[in-house]
Amino acid sequence: MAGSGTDRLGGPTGRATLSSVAARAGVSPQTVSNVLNSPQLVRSDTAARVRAAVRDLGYRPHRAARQLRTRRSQVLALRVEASPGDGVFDRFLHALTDAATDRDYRIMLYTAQDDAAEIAAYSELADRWDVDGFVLTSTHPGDQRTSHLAERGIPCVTFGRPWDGSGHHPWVDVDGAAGTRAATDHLVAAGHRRIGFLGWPAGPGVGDDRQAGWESAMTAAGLAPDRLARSSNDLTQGRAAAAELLNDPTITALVCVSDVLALAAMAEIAAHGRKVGQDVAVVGFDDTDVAQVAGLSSVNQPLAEVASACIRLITTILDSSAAGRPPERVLLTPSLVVRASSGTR
Amino acid sequence: MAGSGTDRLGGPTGRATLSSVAARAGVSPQTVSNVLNSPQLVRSDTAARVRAAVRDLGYRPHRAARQLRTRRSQVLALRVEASPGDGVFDRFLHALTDAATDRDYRIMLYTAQDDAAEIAAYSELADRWDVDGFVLTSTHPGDQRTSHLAERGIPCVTFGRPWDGSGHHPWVDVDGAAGTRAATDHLVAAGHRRIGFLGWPAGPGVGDDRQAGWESAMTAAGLAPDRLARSSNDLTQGRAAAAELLNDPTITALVCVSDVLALAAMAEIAAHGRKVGQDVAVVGFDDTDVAQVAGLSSVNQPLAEVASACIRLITTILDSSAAGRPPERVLLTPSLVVRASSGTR
DNA sequence: ACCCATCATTTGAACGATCCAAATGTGGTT
DNA sequence: AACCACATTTGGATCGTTCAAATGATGGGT
Repeated sequence: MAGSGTDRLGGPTGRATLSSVAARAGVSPQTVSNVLNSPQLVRSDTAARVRAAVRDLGYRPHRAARQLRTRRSQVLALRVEASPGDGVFDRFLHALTDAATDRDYRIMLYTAQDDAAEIAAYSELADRWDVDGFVLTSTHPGDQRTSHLAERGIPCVTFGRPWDGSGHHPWVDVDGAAGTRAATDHLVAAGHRRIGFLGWPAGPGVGDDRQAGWESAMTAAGLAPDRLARSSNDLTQGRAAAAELLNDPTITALVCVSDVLALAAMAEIAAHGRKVGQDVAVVGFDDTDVAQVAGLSSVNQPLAEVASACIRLITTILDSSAAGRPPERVLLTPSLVVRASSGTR
Repeated sequence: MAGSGTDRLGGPTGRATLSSVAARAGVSPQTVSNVLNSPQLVRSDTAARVRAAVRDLGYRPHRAARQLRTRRSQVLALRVEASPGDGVFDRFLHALTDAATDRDYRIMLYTAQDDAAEIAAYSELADRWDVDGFVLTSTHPGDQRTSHLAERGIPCVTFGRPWDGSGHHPWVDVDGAAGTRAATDHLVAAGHRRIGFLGWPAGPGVGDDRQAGWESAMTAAGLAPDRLARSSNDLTQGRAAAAELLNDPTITALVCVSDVLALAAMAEIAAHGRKVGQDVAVVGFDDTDVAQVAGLSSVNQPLAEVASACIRLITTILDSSAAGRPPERVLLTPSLVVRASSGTR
């Protein structure tokens, strides 16, 4: 309909500006700006005329110019880690980019060797690149990153709770305990009574949280949460820890703190000449690609919801200057995906 | 030494600017700019004085202001895909961000449902966000994205060859044929004679390329590349295809086009009551986390080199206005990582 | 002493948008 | 008719940087 035919996107001088739109609509540049940013100030017929000109010329505000004046870049920074991670970063990244785009923000990436290097990078990113805020992942006990950002007055959200309770920033997290509780309940419902837990080394954080879910579900079912082994998150150690548990032949099911350890358990079960899913049920955590490929039941984190909550929280801080209110917190519940490794057949 | 004590990073008015540095050094703002951008124009003692002022004040150029003037953002855009992908995107992303940072560029993300949506997003990204260039991944036959970018005069590099030969843009790719050739050679050296190939549906692109490597290595070893099955990249279909090959009991080794299909093969081998690595050797492709966890030999892509080559190629185009020369092409050789699935024991 | 060439440095004007304050138009009230 | 309140519109000034052209300093050569 409108503007059929030639596309004036790239006029003689290049692209449309506020002034060129103003000239075409017969108003001042400021009025055009008002139409776009403060429509309530402009009479509706003028606004309509201006909007028509905007459409005709294919005008898009030039972000660098706006940024120079307003000191807002509409850019959020996110660190990409080198370590293998838990295998869900891809999905989180996609969801985060989508959610940011919905609110007219973009995600910009940076890397850092460790927390110290990351903290050192903050002022560079904020000063030079005018990053408006940070989305931090992988929070851990003793995490100093948020306090450094707070000192500099740079807003942030974390995906992950502040595990030492000190945090005074908005965060979004997934209730790991609820996830392992669901996994345990599922196994109990399937008739299992001796259910072991394959966890990470003890310490406050994600690992303990997930273990607590297993414990509470066992206790609630009148069972003793006493079969427990720990391992770092790799296959070799994981198999050794799983072997420990499997030495007890009465154990018929394992709840694992991660998919990697669940796979270790599956391998060890097979090595013991028993069948995964039939003789011993296994449930993992994170629902990674690996789990899908291996037919492993696993606890799935609602990453799209996490991402959109992260964006909602930080853009709320950025867009309204609502500095007074206490930081918002969001705790989401994961869901169990049942596959062959814990199939009832 | 220099600037010990108080850090003037955040002076009374905020941050240091070109003018504040100039005032401190007793020169004009333009001279400061020249010291930083065209040092040969400035007498060395003046330059030294200016550089000292820069250090003292902790001056960092304001990117938005520079961008407004130069029409350069120092930002490259990269699409994050929704689909599960091949499991190497994380690593590529990290390497790409690192490589970009080395040359003072940053990576900004966007998403798109499909190629058409991606093409539609280009002008928005280039106009509004002033993206300097694009890094495209997942090239495929009939890919129209590069030609659309070329029409708009936006530079790009692709990770992946133009599979229909039409491409007239710089690209970086990994020699898939060389990878499967290495895998096949390794199996031949281990004494295998009947080596099957588990591939993707036929068609120009990555799949055919990897298949060609197996064929050429077999032929070179005087063996017939005649045991071949195809499947889409998922576990269920993959197991069926693997079963086809395993019906021939003389086959003792499988080269697979991807880690997912290799895992399918491993599962099927186990289901046939045979032992992976002992009775039947398996090699995958991409060396994903899955492969590491499963003890699967796999072909590893040199993603750090790919990433830095991508950045080198596109920054060369952007920084020098060397538009005349033909687009550069880089083909890198992957390396085989041997694990238990093809162990000689 | 003069003039010109050469280099180093400074000045003035953009880039495109938004902020602030001031100027215009509109209507109602006295 | 003069006035005021209010809605709408406009004119600089400004953000920090770079580009183009103008100025100042220096040093021969004649």
